[in-house]
Amino acid sequence: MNIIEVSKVLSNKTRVDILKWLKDPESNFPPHKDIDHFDDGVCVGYIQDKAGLSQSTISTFLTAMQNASLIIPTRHGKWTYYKRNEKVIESYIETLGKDL
Amino acid sequence: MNIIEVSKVLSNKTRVDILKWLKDPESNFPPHKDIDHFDDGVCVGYIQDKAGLSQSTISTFLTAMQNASLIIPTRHGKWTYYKRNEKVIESYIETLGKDL
DNA sequence: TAAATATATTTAAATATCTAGAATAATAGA
DNA sequence: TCTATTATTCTAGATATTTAAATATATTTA
Repeated sequence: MNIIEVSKVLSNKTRVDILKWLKDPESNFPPHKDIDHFDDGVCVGYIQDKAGLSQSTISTFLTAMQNASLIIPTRHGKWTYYKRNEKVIESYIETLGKDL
Repeated sequence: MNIIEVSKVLSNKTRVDILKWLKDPESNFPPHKDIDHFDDGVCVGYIQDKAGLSQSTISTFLTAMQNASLIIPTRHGKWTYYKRNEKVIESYIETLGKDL
């Protein structure tokens, strides 16, 4: 877990919003058509619609968040689902509490 | 306390270093010539020397950190001393723990 | 009062990052 | 094969970062 890299992710409102939305997918996204749960998170298209940014920007954001280990991708057929990596999120906050 | 603004400060290694250095000025800076304590923090010149960046960059950094309420300035004669704003730092970490 | 020092601010230039849009690639389903 | 979803690449314009140099301001010292 890299403090600078994670902080960079958190320095953009959309990226923070995405993390928050993924905390409660039931409230923030419509149900998926193929699955009746959000155990692996939310597909990219829904995140893109909700954020209102371009496909390439959202994909870049998600890749950056994944590189920072803040989210975990899972492939479901044609879709890539993203869910939060709670361990890393906790670890970031805990590390700040100790080191900062 | 603004999460995005604070995260932006923390997305740069030098700025994080400055916050860490200010946590223990005795270990990280030489004593000031006019005062024998660090109760109000450390003067800009010492921070600049330690960081090895230009005067205007350090001044800009400190202003951004002050705008984010992460540090508190105190004037002592010709010098401006900066110390950490522990309340805001704690508040940021606490807010992340709740909201993120 | 004048000169020197510490810091802040401004400006210009170089470099880096952000974001969109378009195009293409990769993967999977029909 | 054709289509849908996501990832990647490229270009381009907008914004941010960082430096250097210059100027401004406040304070101390001579």
